[in-house]
Amino acid sequence: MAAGDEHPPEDLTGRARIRDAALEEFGAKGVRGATVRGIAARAGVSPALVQHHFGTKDGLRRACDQHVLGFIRREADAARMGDALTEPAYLTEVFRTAPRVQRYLARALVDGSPEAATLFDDLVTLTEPNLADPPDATGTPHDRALVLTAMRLGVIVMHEHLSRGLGADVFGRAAAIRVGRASLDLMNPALLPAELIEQARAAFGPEGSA
Amino acid sequence: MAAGDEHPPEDLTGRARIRDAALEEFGAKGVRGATVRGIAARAGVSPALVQHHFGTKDGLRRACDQHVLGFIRREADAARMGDALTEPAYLTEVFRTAPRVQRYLARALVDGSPEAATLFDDLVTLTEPNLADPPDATGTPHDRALVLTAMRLGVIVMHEHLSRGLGADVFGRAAAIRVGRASLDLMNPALLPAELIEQARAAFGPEGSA
DNA sequence: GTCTATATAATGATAGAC
DNA sequence: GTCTATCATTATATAGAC
Repeated sequence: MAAGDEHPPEDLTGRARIRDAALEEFGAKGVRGATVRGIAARAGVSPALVQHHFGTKDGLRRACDQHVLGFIRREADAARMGDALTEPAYLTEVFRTAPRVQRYLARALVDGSPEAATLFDDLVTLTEPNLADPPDATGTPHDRALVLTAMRLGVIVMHEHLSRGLGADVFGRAAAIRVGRASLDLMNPALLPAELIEQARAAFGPEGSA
Repeated sequence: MAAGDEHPPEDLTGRARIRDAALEEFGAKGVRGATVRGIAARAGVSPALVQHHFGTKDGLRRACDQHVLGFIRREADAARMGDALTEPAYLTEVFRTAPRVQRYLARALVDGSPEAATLFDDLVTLTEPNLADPPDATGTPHDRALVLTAMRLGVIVMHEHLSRGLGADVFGRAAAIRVGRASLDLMNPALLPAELIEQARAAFGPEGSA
């Protein structure tokens, strides 16, 4: 299954439209700030239909959490296999669907959803074995993985301010590359094998390019 | 003026108690999630008194924004005079400040308050001239300052997850030092003069200490 | 400055028809 | 599955006494 496949065929129903609308409203206004009425309006349905499908507002939030968690897990798997990059529609699909998921994730990480906490902890666990110890380290490997995860997710959580400073949406392709380059410049090269750094450098294109 | 001086003498009135309670409620639940009733209860006053002093809930939020902005500006000035407003060392300085203000700031940065946006932009401007260009840079100095600011503030915004991973409150002294060390390990040493790095290393105490 | 009591609006949730 | 209409609760905000 491709990474950008946010919409399994059986999921194109009204229920999915409501969930996508909830993703956007929760992401934009937070769980408490978003209203069932606002979500229903965005999905083009009645408020009662939202309750019919998800029971309560909290049930809808849980469904969003599950969906985002699953999406990001599929994403991570695809990135590992690497074969998804060969699919021509992959990039456009990812860029079309990913912002909604990332904006929701950014809010969920601050709003205190349990699924977001799980995701954070999983990312830390995934990060630690991939970090080399810098020669003159002052902290522990685990603390490094922890702080690095917070920093990387911080870039997503602060997307609004980052986009304002960049003059472009950080979830767009051009701005994402600029953020990638800046991150590469900021990170201690001793943390990664030189070949991986060269690989990243290549992925961001030649210096000075758009 | 000392960094922890959150309460100027003339400010110990009932109005200030309400504002501090609002700082905590807004910080814990977000602007929409917090209620005037909850804030009043925390301050030990009636909900009507909150309205009497601040007019509306949004007026109370603006007062909180102003207070936090002023507090952090005083903080930054004190840090500059004490020559501590240099890169990784500034991180510790930030962690020493009042947790109440930082928790509020963490929320405000995501909730979209205009004052928080101003603060973010100011920090970027303050950061850029203090960063050296790494020898093989792939991005621009401004983008580096932007992303570094997002990462540093990301550590504050994600305090909940960081504290869970550290097993200690990230706003406490011990955890703050661990975060400082990890940040020092993660950052590209080419960004700072070697003497500043040594200075930061000294500030975090000998390796392996608590 | 501070309270009690209340008006008004918004919100989450339900009932029942189609 | 989807709607309209409505209920019950909670929230902000106001009025007026002390």
